[in-house]
Amino acid sequence: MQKTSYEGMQCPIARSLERVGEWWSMLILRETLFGFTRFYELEENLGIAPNMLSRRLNALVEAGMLEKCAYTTRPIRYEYKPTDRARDFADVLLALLSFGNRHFAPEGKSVTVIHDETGIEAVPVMVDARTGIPLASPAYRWVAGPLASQSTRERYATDRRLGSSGLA
Amino acid sequence: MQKTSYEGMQCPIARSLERVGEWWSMLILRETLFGFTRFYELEENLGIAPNMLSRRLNALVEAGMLEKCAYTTRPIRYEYKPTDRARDFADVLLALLSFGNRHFAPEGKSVTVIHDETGIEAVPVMVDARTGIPLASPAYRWVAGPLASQSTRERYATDRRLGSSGLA
DNA sequence: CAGTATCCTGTCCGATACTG
DNA sequence: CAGTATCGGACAGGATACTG
Repeated sequence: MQKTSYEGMQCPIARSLERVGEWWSMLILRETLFGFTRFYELEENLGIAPNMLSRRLNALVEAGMLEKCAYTTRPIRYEYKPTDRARDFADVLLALLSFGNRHFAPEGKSVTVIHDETGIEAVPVMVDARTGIPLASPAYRWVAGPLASQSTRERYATDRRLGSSGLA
Repeated sequence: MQKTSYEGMQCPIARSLERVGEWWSMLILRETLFGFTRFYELEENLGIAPNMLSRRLNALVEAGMLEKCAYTTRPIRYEYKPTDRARDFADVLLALLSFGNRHFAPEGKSVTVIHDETGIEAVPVMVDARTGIPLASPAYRWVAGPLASQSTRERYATDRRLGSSGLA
């Protein structure tokens, strides 16, 4: 996760990773989204060293993912509230959760998402909100816009789809 | 991304990151899903050093994300085909792409996903395939299963939902 | 072309000690 | 409690040279 490796990258995936790609950042974001916003809560829940926590929190504030708010004065104490941008990151966490449950949970799932009313476990999938169709299907194509680099545009000149098994 | 930090972690998100959390791994997976499966293609497309590429490829094979297949003999040459597990990872990449486009694309989006028939840009969202309802909504709850650790179960004893703004 | 071998640097991360 | 300061280790990642 070196600065040099992604500096100037135009790929949106790389850009996302640039801001929140560190290992702890994702887990910190998850905790804050669940309402654990104080230093000691994060420290306890995650078992993270205080210096690392401090560093990551500052980076996340810098990236516009967390907002540093005083929740008490004398002494001054801050909590780290997720911004809209962080809330927007929830889908990434859900995707990772789902993937982990499906593939790296040999002894069973430890955490799942359920429909509150029915209690039935959700089947997470990325879809187009406009059509309801899964994005990882041949009905969807990745395209490079005019702002993409020349090389990127070349690579996306041919059809680039997920979900089509005979792609290669 | 040290081994020590996530060894023995039971959180599915941490588990996912454990296998594919490295910066390059995600981008390599994206390329292979688009059909770029040869060493030189990946080297060119990503601008990655050959030793790093070799290291990451072996790790991804080890993690069951890529399959090493000879595509020619004399001399023996291998390509790295994405497994079903890797295809299952597409949603994570889509989530990262979407997030990056929405929040870290100041000069505009470089790569987007479009509906092939209509050419209309997709609006990616994680939903429950069973109901079509977005998972980052109050209708869904995160719960700890019996296999979660004691501390995890305690943390999820109270309602843990995304999407409810007044959570904290 | 498809890698491997070596060396180097940055930095993530952990452990610990310290301060208001 | 909420951090900061400092130290050290492990490793991702880069650069380069080399082999079949």
